[in-house]
Amino acid sequence: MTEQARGHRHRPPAMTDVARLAGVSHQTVSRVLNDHPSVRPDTRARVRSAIDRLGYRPNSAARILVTGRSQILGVISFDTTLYGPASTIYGIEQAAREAGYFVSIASLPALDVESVRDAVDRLIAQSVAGIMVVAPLVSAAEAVTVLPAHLPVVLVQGGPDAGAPEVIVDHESGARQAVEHLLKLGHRTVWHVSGPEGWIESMARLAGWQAALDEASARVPGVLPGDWSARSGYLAGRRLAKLRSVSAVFVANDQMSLGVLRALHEAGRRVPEEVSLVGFDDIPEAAYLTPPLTTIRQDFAEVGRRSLNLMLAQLASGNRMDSKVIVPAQIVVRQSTAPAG
Amino acid sequence: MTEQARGHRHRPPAMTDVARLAGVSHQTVSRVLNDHPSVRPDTRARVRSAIDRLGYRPNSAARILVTGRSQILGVISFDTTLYGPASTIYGIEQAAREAGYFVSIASLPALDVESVRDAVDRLIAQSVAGIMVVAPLVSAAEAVTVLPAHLPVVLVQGGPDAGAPEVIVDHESGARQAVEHLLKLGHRTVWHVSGPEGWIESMARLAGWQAALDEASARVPGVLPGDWSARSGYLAGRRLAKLRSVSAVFVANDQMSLGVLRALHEAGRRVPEEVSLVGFDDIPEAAYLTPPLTTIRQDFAEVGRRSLNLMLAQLASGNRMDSKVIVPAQIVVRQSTAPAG
DNA sequence: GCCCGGAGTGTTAGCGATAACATATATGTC
DNA sequence: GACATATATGTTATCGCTAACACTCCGGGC
Repeated sequence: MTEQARGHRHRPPAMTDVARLAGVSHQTVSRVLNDHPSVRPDTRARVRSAIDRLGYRPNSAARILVTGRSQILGVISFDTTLYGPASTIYGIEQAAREAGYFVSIASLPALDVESVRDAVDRLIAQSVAGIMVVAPLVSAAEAVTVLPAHLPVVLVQGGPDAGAPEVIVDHESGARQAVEHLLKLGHRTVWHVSGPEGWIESMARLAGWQAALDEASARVPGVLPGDWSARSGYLAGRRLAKLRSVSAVFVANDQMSLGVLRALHEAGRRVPEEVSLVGFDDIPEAAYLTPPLTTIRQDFAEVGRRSLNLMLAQLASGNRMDSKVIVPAQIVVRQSTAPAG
Repeated sequence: MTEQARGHRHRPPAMTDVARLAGVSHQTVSRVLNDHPSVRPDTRARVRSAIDRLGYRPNSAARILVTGRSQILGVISFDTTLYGPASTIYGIEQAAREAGYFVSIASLPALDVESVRDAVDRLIAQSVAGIMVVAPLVSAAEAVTVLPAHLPVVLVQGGPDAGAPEVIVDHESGARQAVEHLLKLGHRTVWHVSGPEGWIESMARLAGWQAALDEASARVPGVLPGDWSARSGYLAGRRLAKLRSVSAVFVANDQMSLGVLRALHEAGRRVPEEVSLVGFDDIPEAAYLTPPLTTIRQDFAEVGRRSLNLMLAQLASGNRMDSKVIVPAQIVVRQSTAPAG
């Protein structure tokens, strides 16, 4: 049991306490902690043992004050209850822990520039070492313009030409795969239930869908707008069910697909016999829907890890680079798609 | 545009810079920032305007160093990709922002005491003002034993008699409601697909299920263990489908219910005509499953808000209280349950 | 007129770490 | 053996803030 745990002292042990016990100066303790080479092995051992005995933990506030840099990474996010952002942030957090960084979350109460500016300010006041923006919104790209130039940033699912390092999933390619898969099955065209306006993913998936239809010279039907929720998918599904010509639908995420499935089922339109359906994300539930959902898989955790690596690279190099990492999306064919009847 | 934004100086403005511009001492600036009463209104105004003009932001590291307390709350969590924890943390974060606190996340890489201890240590090194444990695991209750006695804690979904303030959902009552609903529909007994071992929610829901059956003198069938995932629900569902006597099932969460639904459908057992199903959580998708799922609603965001309030109360009072907030759970009847045929 | 107390402000001393410089003590070169 | 050169350690200043105390006014009670 450590001294601290015994509770003999009110003040937690500081570096000087360790130094006194080890019979060295506090600076030597500092050197041991920071792996400075010029410390004799036996001195190092003595300091280490004093640290253990006292249960000493460096005071990060003091370190931040003098160095000006913390081991904290700020994460700006919008809605962390959504599966995608939640998984990505989880990936970031895990990779950050391994790299010795903390993650401080700042979620946006609204989607305006003011909120972004406020979140950035709050994080800067915490002396974060860098900021990661996990708000896949067009407006979030503005965060970059609000940031001090020297502060490392990574845009996770950032927009096109955001002017900052970013990690993006190839939504457009994913959407194309969905459409091409459906066209190959003989469907004349593919309808689309989109994500909400302002989201980068919505736009990229929409663009991919449209491009794929154009290339195949297929008719481009009107878009049914959704908001990522199962409920909005259900509403879109009800409209689709009434249109007898609909034989294939590409839905911008799996939750909405679930709602579409429900609506089609209610209307007596069988999937995949009458209507084929492709979702996006491959959430863990997708394989267990009725019928199991053909969808576009993206690896959210990988996005998180890569984003963190990009951040670490910037922190190490000291300057903001302009790289762009693209994470692939891959179709997973299940039973919600079938040849056109 | 502020001085800082113009980038004239390398060092961001400090309190002394503000003081110089306002023609006062840095201490007066400090008084203004901390709303100390004895500052003349005109002095206060002068300081405020200097702060604005310089774009001054107090350095939190310096403040933490001298006060020993930060405006950071540590949140220990296990798997933040699960809907429940993600929503709860979101609720915490939003309430924390409104109260002027930051949230720093420390997720556990594993479920052992070592990980908990490490997470706690990491948060303490950050000088967090308090720790909230959003890891509804029996082992997480041990976090309390690892904590310094003076540090405020809130256990979110903590175990029974954890010896710390906690906010819990009344899982047991929720489970009883599920079982009673099914028994009232004429089912002779109710099967149960449980959550993973070690989770407090699993145990409480299991206990409620068993108690309700006991009270009704109904036979208590063997438990089918799951792990919260749709996949595990599917596997349990396959086993249930083979047992012709099964007419009612209470599943410990909605994701697993989805898997059970899939398995029953595959086996040709109709829900709710042949088998009634009740889930738990009321995730946003529950109402759009086929059939819409009868489930037990709990308000995760409310749990987060209440937890934060409990934390704030402790921070204000200065000592660890021993309150226990219970958030109700309420059955939502949809179409996955029907009278026993 | 004197003393007291409070309002308003300034001065000084830390908080606990790192950085920069200073000081020993070994190591090698000629 | 003298001197430059590493290696290993100590000393001092500093980061930006708050706490504690000191000081100056000013009005009221005697």
